[in-house]
Amino acid sequence: MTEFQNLVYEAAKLIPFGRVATYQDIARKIGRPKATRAVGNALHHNPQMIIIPCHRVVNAQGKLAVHFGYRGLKGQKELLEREGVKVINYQVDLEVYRAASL
DNA sequence: ACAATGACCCAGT
DNA sequence: AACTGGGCCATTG
Repeated sequence: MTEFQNLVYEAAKLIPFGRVATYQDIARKIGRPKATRAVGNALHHNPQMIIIPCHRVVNAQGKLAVHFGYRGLKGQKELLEREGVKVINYQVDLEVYRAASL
C-alpha cells in the first residue's frame, strides 16, 4: 500500500452519502491537481471495494467508470441510485450531485 | 533508470 | 458527436 493510495482512499471516504465527486476533485483534494489519471489507477487497485465509496467517483463528464470492479457498470449504477442519485444513461448531473465540500 | 500501462482531461479537427 | 493527439502522474515490469 503506497502513501498516494492512502491519500486517495481517505479523500474518497469524505464524499457524502448521495453525492459524487470527479477524479479531478480527488486529485485536487490530495494536493495533486493534475494526477487525475493516477487517482483512477489507485481506485482501480482499491483493496476494499465496498468499504471505500469509489462508486461515488465519476469522470469530468459525470460518466460512470466503465471498468468498475464491483459488478461492473450496473453495480455502480445501482449503488448510486440506492443513494438517491439519478443515473441517466450511465451518467449523473454534476451540477446537482457534485459534492460542494471539495 | 527506462518504457509501458491506465477507472483521466483538454483542445483541435 | 466521434476521433485524435498531447499532457498529466503513480505503479509495474
